[in-house]
Amino acid sequence: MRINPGSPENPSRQIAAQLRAQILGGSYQPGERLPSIPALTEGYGVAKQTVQRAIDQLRIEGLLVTKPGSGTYVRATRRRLSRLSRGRYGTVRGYHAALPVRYRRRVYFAGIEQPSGDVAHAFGAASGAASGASLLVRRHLLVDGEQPVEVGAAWLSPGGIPRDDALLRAEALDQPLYQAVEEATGRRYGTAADQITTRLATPDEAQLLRIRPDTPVLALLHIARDTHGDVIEVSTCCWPGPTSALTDEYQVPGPTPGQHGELTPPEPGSDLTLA
Amino acid sequence: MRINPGSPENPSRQIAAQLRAQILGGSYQPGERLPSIPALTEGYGVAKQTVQRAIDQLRIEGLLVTKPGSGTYVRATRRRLSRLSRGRYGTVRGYHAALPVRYRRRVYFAGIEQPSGDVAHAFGAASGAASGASLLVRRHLLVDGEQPVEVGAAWLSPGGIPRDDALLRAEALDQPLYQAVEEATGRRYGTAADQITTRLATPDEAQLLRIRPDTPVLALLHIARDTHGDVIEVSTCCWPGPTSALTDEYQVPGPTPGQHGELTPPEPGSDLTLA
DNA sequence: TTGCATTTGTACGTATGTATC
DNA sequence: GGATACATACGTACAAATGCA
Repeated sequence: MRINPGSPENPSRQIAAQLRAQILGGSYQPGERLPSIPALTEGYGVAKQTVQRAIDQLRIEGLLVTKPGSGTYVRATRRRLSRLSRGRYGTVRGYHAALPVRYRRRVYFAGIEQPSGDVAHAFGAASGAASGASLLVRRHLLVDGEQPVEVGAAWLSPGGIPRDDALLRAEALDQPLYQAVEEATGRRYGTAADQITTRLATPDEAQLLRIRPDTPVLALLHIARDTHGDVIEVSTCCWPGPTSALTDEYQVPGPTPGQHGELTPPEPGSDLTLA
Repeated sequence: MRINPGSPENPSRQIAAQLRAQILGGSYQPGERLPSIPALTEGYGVAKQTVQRAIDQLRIEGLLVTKPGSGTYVRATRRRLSRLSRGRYGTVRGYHAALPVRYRRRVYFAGIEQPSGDVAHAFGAASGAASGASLLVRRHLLVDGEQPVEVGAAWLSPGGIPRDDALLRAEALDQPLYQAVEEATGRRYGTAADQITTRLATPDEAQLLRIRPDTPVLALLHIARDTHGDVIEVSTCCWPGPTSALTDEYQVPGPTPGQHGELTPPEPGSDLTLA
């Protein structure tokens, strides 16, 4: 509980490092309350804002949860695993893994909207159509008990979908989305591409996920094309960054060349060749 | 260039939002210099630290680069795309996409080290061996011109690797890593699993990638097992978060069941079913 | 219910250090 | 060396949320 003024590290970083080590080392158990910021301030002999800065860092890292008026608490550090989009199509067509029962999926909106930014670009880039087109969007939330853990939206071209179709109702489907889309439109899914990145949560996402608006999220952009190469669906999905991880499991191709589902390389960029 | 004191948003967030909109809207071009912080401070009529807070936010988001003594500059917003691990094994065994010429891969270390945390757990969890075992590690850096864009490490069990093998030299291999490992050990790669998350850069990573230590990175943990199910390689890789994205492209399984490389579901967690 | 003390969150003004030009 | 610009810290002040008497 002491900072070293001669160190090249800032006092706030030194304090953050010490608290981090104590949390990860088990000195503070998950759910336990840390000393208050004024108490830490006195303990380290620094200004209050210096401690506050360290706390801010650890909160962004996901180690701490701060409750104004109450205190600063250690968060449960276990990471929540989600499967990559590839998994949603299953091993063979039609198979689809069931969710554990404690998860509830809520489709809280279904209707026509103007897509923004990435989604419009994903639709417009391939189809060449007017980028201002309105699309059918289905917004969903995945809840674990009380805690929202995933928020997403699926964007579809409304053309060819019957007016009374289940896709237009704000209810969970009784089958995977892509099967419902295939049934409604008669088009077939052919290929898909995922793009994963990290960014800060938008105000909407922060509110839905009940996280602070300046915390990072893992964001996925999923683009599915039909057998003619036309975009049939664009989906976005995001998770609280520091407490989530995406997983992908697969077989390494055998010596005999076989269909393995790889397509042409993406944009100019680096390859992941861990040599 | 005005803040609204009656708004529920903080002044610093209001300023960040305005600057963000101006940058994304094109009012400030990439590479262009923003007004200095004292100038913005006077323009908004707030304290200097309030503007500094907004600048900090935008820097973490990757929109700005700040150079002490020089100024605040708009960063090129284009995202760099990297392929997921799946791509490294190619469509069929032996095929491997070449890197664009402007990328240089530097293997800056190869030797025996004690793995830490995630890596040891990945090795130990499956093999059940002592978690304190030393491993062969190959550390690499991918450089685009002057800018490092990827830093990673491959961890291998040193047993069964000849003393004069290329894997022990700190040089880039002339073939994909997994092929070299198979040749050196006689073991065959069977399955692999990736895990993607976001976290803050470690001091080492920040220095290698030339980013600030408090910026988020995309981190990948790659676990490869041989045909007997034993862990044969664990690799880590990380990219500057806000300026990178990972891509994965694949075919949706056809109606006839065929080998597609999916394995059993991972841990308890949510499925990515964008219904 | 009311009132008060505690705690977090943010801002202000000032000061100092360091890097760049 | 001097001016400029970013980075951090200090001390103070106030608002909002919480919890308790």
